[in-house]
Amino acid sequence: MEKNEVSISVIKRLPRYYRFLQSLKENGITRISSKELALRMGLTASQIRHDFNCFGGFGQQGYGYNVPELYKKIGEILCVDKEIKTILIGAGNLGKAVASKLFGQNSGFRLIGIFDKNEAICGNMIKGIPVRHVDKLENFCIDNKPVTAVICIPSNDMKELTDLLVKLGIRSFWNFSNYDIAMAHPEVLVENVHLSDSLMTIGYLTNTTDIER
Amino acid sequence: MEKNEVSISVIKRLPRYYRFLQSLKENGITRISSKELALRMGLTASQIRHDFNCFGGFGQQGYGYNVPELYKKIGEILCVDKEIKTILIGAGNLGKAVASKLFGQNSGFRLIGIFDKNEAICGNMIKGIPVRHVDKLENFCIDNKPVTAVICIPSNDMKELTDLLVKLGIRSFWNFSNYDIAMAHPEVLVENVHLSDSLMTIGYLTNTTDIER
DNA sequence: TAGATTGTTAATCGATTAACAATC
DNA sequence: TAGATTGTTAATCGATTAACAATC
Repeated sequence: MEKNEVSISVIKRLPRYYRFLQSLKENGITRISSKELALRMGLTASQIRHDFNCFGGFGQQGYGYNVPELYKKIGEILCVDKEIKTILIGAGNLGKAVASKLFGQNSGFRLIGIFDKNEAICGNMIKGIPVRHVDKLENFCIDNKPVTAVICIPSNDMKELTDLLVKLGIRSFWNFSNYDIAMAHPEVLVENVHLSDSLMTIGYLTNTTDIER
Repeated sequence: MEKNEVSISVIKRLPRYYRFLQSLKENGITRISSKELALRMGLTASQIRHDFNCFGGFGQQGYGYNVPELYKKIGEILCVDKEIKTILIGAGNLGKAVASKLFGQNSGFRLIGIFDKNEAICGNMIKGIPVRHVDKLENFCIDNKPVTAVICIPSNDMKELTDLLVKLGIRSFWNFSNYDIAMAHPEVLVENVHLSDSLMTIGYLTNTTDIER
């Protein structure tokens, strides 16, 4: 059976489907139609069927979709039960907030090391993991072979750091800095979270949209 | 002169243009062509000209774009010099990290109040602003009339909170929770930052993409 | 002037939506 | 069986890219 190609826009919708199905499941709902799901999620039924169909048919004509089964399947597609070895660079407020996302069941990642250049906080424990000085990064990576790096530091030192991390075998980045890793290293995967861009967007919309108060 | 309509995808690119132009300006570059900018940003020259043209012509045939001027114009479009009165709900690690984004020159916002339900941290100062108990939220809003709320708490209490905030006149949200504010209140503006969705996306890509190590 | 580069329209591409036959 | 709803193809819509006349 020929499937629709999986585009990045479909992939970006999967986590939201996953969250929604989880809450349906928690509420004891065992069955849902694309029409009903569309209504609840603010999408079209057509898009939902189209999206799910990229990965093979999960539904049953005349019935709809089985919620726990669909939830499980999407979890498998997203590889939530994997534990990708991950390091965190930057143990400030943002780093600490982000670290907690890497725990919880089914995050898909396992945090194995935390690094910071601030001597004063080295040795501190975050979620049971000690903050190490960035000087230790190279040997740590050689020994432990992390796959993903989470970047929670300003852009200043990013060039040297990223070059090093890529050389040490890191192949994907969850990047909170404004440094353009993908441009410098097209061979690795990068998911950017540009908080300041997001803030500017809501600023623009707030200023330009007329909403009565 | 008839302009291209300003679509959300164009708006979402503006902050990145702004950042890029800022760094060009800081490096003393006063002039750039769409071709050169495209090369540096990984876009097409055509798209850049098309984007800028939505807001009127900023360039000059045969010359290109004046960097400081273009930077200034985009800043104006993004209203970075406005100071939208803003409150922050949730003073944990994420709240503290996000609060710092609201400062710095040209964020477009002015943080006027911070709220948390944890009594233990009420009274603490963050960037010179005291953390207040959420019980004080209603009176504070009546007195100070904030326009935007930044949401850095889990989704549990979000329904009551959002209903209250909308009732109190908040008309835009920078939302870090998974609660779907836009679905509950279609009349307000919402910019979502779904960190767990972003993490799942990079997880999926890392697991499914073959990159040699 | 000649060369360069924009502004702008037309063509292409891809994503979303509509439609409906298949089938539970 | 009849009704419901999927899977899947075709139509539509919108965004990106290409092309080129305008003009600095």
